[in-house]
Formats: sequence, C-alpha cells, structure tokens
Amino acid sequence: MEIVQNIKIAVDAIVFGYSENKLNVLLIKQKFGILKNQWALVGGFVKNEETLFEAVNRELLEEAGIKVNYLEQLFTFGDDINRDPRFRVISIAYFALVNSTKLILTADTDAEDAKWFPINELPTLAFDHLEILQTAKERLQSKLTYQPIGFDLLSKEFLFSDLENLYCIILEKEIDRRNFRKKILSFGIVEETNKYGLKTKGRPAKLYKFNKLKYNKLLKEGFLFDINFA
Amino acid sequence: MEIVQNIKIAVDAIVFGYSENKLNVLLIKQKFGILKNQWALVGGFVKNEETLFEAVNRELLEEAGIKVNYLEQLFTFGDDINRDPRFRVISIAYFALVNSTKLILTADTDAEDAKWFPINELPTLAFDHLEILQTAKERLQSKLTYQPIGFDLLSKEFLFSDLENLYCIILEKEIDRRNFRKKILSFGIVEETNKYGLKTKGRPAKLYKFNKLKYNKLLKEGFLFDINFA
DNA sequence: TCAAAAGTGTTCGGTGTACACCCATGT
DNA sequence: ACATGGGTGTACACCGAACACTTTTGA
Repeated sequence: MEIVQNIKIAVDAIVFGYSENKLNVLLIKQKFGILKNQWALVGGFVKNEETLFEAVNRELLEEAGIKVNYLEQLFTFGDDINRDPRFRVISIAYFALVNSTKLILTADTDAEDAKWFPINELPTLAFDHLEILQTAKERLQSKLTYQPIGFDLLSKEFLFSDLENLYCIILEKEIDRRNFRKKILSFGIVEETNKYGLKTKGRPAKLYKFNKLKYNKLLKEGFLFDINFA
Repeated sequence: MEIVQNIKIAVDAIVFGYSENKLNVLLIKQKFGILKNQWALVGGFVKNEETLFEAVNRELLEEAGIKVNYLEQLFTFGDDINRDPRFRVISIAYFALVNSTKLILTADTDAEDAKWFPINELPTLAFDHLEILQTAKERLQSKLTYQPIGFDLLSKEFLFSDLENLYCIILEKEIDRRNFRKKILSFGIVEETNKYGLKTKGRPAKLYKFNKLKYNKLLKEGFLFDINFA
C-alpha cells in the first residue's frame, strides 16, 4: 500500500515567564518567509532524524537562545486544514515554563526579534497561534492547582509573596494570604532559607525554596499536591 | 525555504468498553500489510483533505464499524523515530469510550477481525501500542474522577451497582457503596427512572440515568464534578 | 511613631469517612 | 424463613474558609 501524504509536521512552543507581577509569553518575529514581520510562537518544522522533543528544544535555542525549566506536550493542532495558507501543516504544540523573564533573549539564526509580552497585551499573532496560546493558558491554570509547576516560573529562591502573587495572577482570583501560606507549608516541600529578599518597604521577607527531592519522595508515597481555593 | 520531510501521520484510537464487570479494549487484526496477523489499535494514515478528527472517526467506522460516545485527543507519539520499522510515523492517539460492549463489531474494509479484550488479558500488540494503551488507561483513571465520563461507558439507563462497579474496577480500589451513592446523588445530575433492571437475586434495582443537560447547566455555574475516595 | 509588608492562630461549618441496619424480592 | 443484593441514616474527625493581631523594618 502506497501512502501519499502532503502534510508537514511542525512543533510550536508556548513559553510562559513571570516577572513583575505579570504573566508573560515569549513571541518571535522571523527574518524570512511567510512570518516575516509577524509575531508568532517559537516553532518550526521537524527534521527527519530528530524526535519531537529535540525539535522543540532546538527551536527554542535557535530562535530565542533559551533553555526552559519545564516542557510538556500540550496538544496537536491539525483539524483546521488551512491553518497555514501555504500547505497543510500539523502542529504539535508544547507548553514551557522558564524562571525569571530576565534571562537574555538571543534572537539567533532565524529570528529577527524575540520578546516577552504580558498575556493581556498581545499583538496580533500568526496563523492560529492565539488559539494555541489560549489552550496553553488553560493548561497552565489547571495544572497550577495540582502540580507544583509554579516554582518553575520563579527563581530558585523566592519570596512567599511572589508565590502568592503568581497564583493570584495566573488563576485570576484573590487568595487569602494566610490560608495560602499555611497550605503550602503544610506540604513540607517548601523550606525557608536564612537569606532575605531585597530591601523594600516593611518588614524584610525571608527567601524560600522548593525542595524537589522531597516532593518526588512524597509523590511515591501517594502525596497529592493540590491547591484549590474558592 | 524548501522543506523535505519524510514523515507520515497516522491516527490511532484506544477504545474502551465496559461489560460484565470488566474494562475492555477494542483491538483489530488487519488483513494486509505489516500488521497482518498482529493485534493492534484501530488506526491508519491521515488523508490529505480530512481533519484529524475525521480520520479517527473514519478508521473507527472502517475497521470496526462503530461510532463512539466520547472521543478526545490523547497524546502524540513521535519521540521514538523507529516506532514503525518501515519509515517514520508520528501517531496522534485518541481516547474513546463506548457504551456497552455488546455493540456489533463489523470487521469491515481493512480489518480481518475486531475484538474486545479485557485490559488484563491483552495479546501481544504491534509497535508501541502497549505504551499508548498504558497512557490511555492513565487518562481514563484520572479523568473518571473529575469528569462524568463513566456514563459514556454505560447504557442510557443503568443500575447504580454497575456505576459503582465501574468506578471500583477502573480505579482499582474499593469504594464504600453508601458513600459513593450519596456523593453521586448529591450532584443532582443522576436521576432515577421508574423502571427496574432485569430480575436477579435480591431486591429489584431501579434504573438510573445521567442528566447531561443538567450537568452542562451546572457546569456554567461553576459546578465541579469530583469523585475522589481514599 | 507611623506606614507598610511579613508572619502567626483561632473559630466555625461543611464534607469525607467509617460504619449498621432495614427493604424487597425469589426460592 | 432465609439468602441476596438494594437502599437509607448517623456520628465523628478533619480540613478549608473566614478573619485579626503582632512583628520588623525604613522613613
């Protein structure tokens, strides 16, 4: 049986970053091709000899010069046959998190520009990238409540108030400071250091860190991370 | 920029059915090609002009003659470059549920045979289909606890004891009958009919039915289906 | 001494959990 | 009358939600 398929395979990455009390998304503007002068997600075609995972990581490095903290497959977009006007492209979208938006974006080989955009101030996006982004945002929101991925958006040592804020902003709701703190600490996977954050107004705040080893150990014992506030 | 890709796109479906207190999976044996005489998931290559969704439904109809109750994208398998020995194939796997395993399986065009296998008595499977199946089983287990998909595995009208059993078997744990019943009924999305199930031993059992409209209405009001027992 | 943010405890109501008894039928 | 599965009710413990005060710094 001969199979004749004229379908291309691409990977796209939705990269989230958090800084200054805002949730940001990484977008690029390409030098060449159909995407010239248009903001789009990091992505590109899969090479014959590389895995999907390798393809995403390569594009992240080539187009933005970054290595991410967290990466998982999101969804495969292939039901809109004309999502790319040139020819049929099926895109396997990935969901990524990086800590600190301050990392240097090196618009490298293919990308003319790479920038962080607050999720509420997006430019017009190429193709169906806005739809992909929306799916990614929903995944982020739901996953935040049952997996400790929030820490991948913060630096290794962070302020409790930053963690609180991150949850409030991403979940788009108010959370009681005291209950939030109590809940997180009750898990025993966040530890205080003896360092303090930068001087600001008010009482100095301790830096905390996420103990991943402890978390993995608890996981095996049946522990469930779960943060669901009314 | 010219893109030369030698990658084929396939869809595969993991179809679950429930009957006689067992969780079953639908497998087929193909007439032709590399899969001759091997049990495999329903699936095949995507045609140029059809959506992914259409492709899965077509294969389900062609190879097993069924229409499913529930269908969602599961995961895209493309990290093992040699998962198919002929050439590189990326498979977009779908997760499907049907009510009652008694529906007639018509091994149609391509399939020589189509059969239900209890999930604990599987034959050797083609390619990485066992891995795909494992992923599907995990999705089923987790989704069962936060979405009312159990009803898609039962007939329109069902016995409470069947629902209880379904949960016990799929989640592989014991559940207190009384608490389970109380919980489900408290949602207000399952209603009793005035019919009774087939005569068996003991007191006759009422038939119940799932009120999908009510569920959708409650969903909009922020209702969360959630069944998690210790 | 005042403002501003960090850090801590208590009360209350709801819900998950464990558990025991009655009901309706066929034999 | 008895075996078999269907159907109901209660008591307790724990946890999430609401909420107020003290602490530590800089100005």
